[in-house]
Amino acid sequence: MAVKRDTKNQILDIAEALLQERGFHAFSYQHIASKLGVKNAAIHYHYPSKNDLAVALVARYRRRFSRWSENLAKENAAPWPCFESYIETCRYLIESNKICVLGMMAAEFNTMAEEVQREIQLLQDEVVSYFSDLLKRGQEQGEFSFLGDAAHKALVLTCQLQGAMQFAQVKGSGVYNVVVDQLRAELKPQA
Amino acid sequence: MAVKRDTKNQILDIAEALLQERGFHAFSYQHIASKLGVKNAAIHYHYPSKNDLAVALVARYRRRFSRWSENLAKENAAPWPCFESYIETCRYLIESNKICVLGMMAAEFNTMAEEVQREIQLLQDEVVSYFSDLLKRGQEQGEFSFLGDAAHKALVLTCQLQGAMQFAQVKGSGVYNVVVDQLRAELKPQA
DNA sequence: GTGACTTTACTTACTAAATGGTAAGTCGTC
DNA sequence: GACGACTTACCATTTAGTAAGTAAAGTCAC
Repeated sequence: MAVKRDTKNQILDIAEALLQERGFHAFSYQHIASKLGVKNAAIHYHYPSKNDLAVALVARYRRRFSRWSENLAKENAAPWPCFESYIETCRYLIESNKICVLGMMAAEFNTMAEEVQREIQLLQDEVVSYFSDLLKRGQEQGEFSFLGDAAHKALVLTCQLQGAMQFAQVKGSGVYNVVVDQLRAELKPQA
Repeated sequence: MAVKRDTKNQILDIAEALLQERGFHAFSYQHIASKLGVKNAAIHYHYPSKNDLAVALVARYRRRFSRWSENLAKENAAPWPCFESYIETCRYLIESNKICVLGMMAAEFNTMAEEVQREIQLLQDEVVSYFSDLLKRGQEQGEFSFLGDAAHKALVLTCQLQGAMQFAQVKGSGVYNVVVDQLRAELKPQA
């Protein structure tokens, strides 16, 4: 029974990995099909056009991020562990030669259909507002210290991490460690 | 006489614009050819393979950045104007629906040939070390204030700006203004 | 300077492979 | 026997890339 609906998700798994490693225009239905051990047309059966694939991919990524951040909220996790949790998730991506879906889609934004663009915008909003909430909470609890508005700082933070993941592809994961160390130092109170 | 050697450069101009707007795998020789009003094979005459094009493109971009930063150094420009000059250059890119060559190539890094990857690495080194020098100089003159090593802060700054350009594509140039304002505030002494 | 050549900057006319996509058929399960 | 999940067998288009030809400009012996 798990085998049935799974193909549709497995396609997204493979497509997501390919997107994060290579970018949307650098993989094809053939790549997915051969990795899944299935024929080209099977992919089209589940996602008629590559556009449909893109929409589903970003939408699922967005839902996953939603659930992830909601779980952290329910656990009432402290600000620093929340921060470190995100950092670790990104580190895992880097070590698999991947970057964030958001970062890749932002770079390729102009080439995506409107429907996909809207999904990307929603994803960006969610990631930034996750950090916005986290920063606000951390500031109130005296755990974080930063200049200006939490929403603005959240945007900067998101840009920074996206950039760090991309630069880590270019020069290795050491880049990521440097950036994250600097981030931590700057967020710590009494600096 | 300017017409002669110019085609080779015009190809790079068009390819660079397409790269910055769409990414390396989302434009073809046909796109360049039709924009230049020339046939497909003419592009192959100057750049036999797309790989050659990529190498030449990044190398030229790198040379241009070198000259740009050397000129600023010769003028002995003050730290803040140097900083603002870079900010303005990026703003111009955003307004033409483009992102930095470095940011795009970083996102697509895994799909590029080794030769191109080396050029991208060199470009990244140059950009980061430009900021590293600038930050150091600014700090010594009491114009900038930041935590930790200038080289580390430079890396962070570069990530931030690359990310900001990409996010500006997604949600408009307002994003860029917010990020840049925050960056300015954080760099100002006596915060 | 003229004729003979080479070189440069292309065009025309291809090719093989890959791309996204479709229509019709198969096959096991409810 | 209807439906879901495919496969087989296509298709038009686009892709990077090549080979051969051409027109104009440059080079150079004489």
